[in-house]
Amino acid sequence: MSGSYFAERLGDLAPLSDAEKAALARLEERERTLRRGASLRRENDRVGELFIVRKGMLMASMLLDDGSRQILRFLFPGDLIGLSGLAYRESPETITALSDCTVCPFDRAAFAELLAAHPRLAALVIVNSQIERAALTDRLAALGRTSARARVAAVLIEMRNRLRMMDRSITDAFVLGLTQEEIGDATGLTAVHVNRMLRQLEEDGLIAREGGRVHFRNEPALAREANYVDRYEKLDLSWLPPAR
Amino acid sequence: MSGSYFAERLGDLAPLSDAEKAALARLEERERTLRRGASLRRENDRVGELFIVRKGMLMASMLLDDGSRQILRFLFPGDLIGLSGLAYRESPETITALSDCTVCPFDRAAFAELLAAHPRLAALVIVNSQIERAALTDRLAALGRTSARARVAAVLIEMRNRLRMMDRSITDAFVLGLTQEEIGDATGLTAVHVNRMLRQLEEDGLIAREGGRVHFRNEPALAREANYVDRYEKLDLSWLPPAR
DNA sequence: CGTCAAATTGAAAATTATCAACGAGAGTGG
DNA sequence: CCACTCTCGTTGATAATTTTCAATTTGACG
Repeated sequence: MSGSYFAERLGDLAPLSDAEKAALARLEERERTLRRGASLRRENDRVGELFIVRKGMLMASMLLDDGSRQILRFLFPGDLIGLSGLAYRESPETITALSDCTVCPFDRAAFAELLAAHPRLAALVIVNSQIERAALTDRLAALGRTSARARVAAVLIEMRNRLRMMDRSITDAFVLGLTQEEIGDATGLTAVHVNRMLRQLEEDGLIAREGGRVHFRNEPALAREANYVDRYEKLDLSWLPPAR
Repeated sequence: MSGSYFAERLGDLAPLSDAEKAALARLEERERTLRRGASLRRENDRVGELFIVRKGMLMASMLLDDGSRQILRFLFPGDLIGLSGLAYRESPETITALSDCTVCPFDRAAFAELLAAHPRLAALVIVNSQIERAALTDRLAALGRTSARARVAAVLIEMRNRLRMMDRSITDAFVLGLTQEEIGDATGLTAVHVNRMLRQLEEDGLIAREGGRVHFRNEPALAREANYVDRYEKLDLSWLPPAR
């Protein structure tokens, strides 16, 4: 019972030593709560802290000159926020709570020390960031080369899978927790068009909706349309030395 | 005269010790040449090696089910290829030479050893991958939320800046080295529409073209339209311990 | 000279955005 | 409990952007 969500995430990649678990646990000693809609960090804010998500859902987004918004990524418990703070003085993205949230803030310097003291954890942090990178490139390809309908389907599947990682009881029905405007900001569409695409998916028998709940009625077809690839699978960490 | 391009890249971020330089140089002991159009690696290929670009230009792309292609990133000398190979058994992306190229292959295990032996280099690798990540999110926002014209302008500026990193004599005129189809695959547009956008930029006096050469005639306006942010600037590595 | 990839152009079609309006439901203050 | 306001979802009509299709044209090169 380390209580460390980040250790759990990295531990899914490779077994951790007690010393490593203890080091990770120190990152989550403090807590901070956020209400839905609150911003943890705004674009161009000075960065000094990183965070690990403990509870709830957040998003990373960028604001464009014309006022439109692009959601880059959804953040769930165990996710690391602000790794870009290791490189930049100012945050390249805005982090906003999509539900009431708890996050664990820790200092950039503390994280740097941890990386230096535990090279194997540094390697796992690199691996973890590569998984995120793969998810980012999938989204990129979706925005560039797939239809509105496919992009909306992809968001539905992605959200279900991420929610399922925390709660295995979720199978084909779940509470989405996003407004249609937010889906639009993630997929590069207008809220109006997202609405039409959801309706279309429903009329075609791929999903059902009631309130905020989504029900997958034909998941294989949905996954096919969405070009979906699970980036938390097919990992290969055989090169990693065993924990000491 | 380390001759190591990757050491030069990381050395731009922070001064390196001789031991660190020597370790990085060992990654570039072998060489491999590629002709334009050749694939260094295909999607779903088994990965075992990583590469550092020494000469020429390559691209990372994904192929979608319908046969369309999305270019994720352009690769220039000093760039590290295949960091995702640390996480995955199979490559999530295809790497193709856009010009005749030289790359330096090295084994995943050798890289893992280097990270373990030089924690400070591991930190710099993380920083370097965060810079790439920021560039990726910029492209994502561009695809999701900007016009075709803005996306084409962004590719022009990005290419000029990357070329300029290698050759400071390049200012406002350069050989693009991409077909209009390739620009389309990077921007999520058809070659036909890329052509129209280039023409429009030319007619509006923002650029001039002759053969494969592009000339910026109004760079501020071009940068404004493209929403351009230089992700190799505004870095802050003050948390990094000094080289030993 | 012939060939082939790449660039160019016009016309029509498809996709997606914009604008405008309305309805349902959740809070809120009186 | 009742208006009132707000956000969110829904729908229709119209406009803008981008794609598709179909020719040409151009330039490099064997």
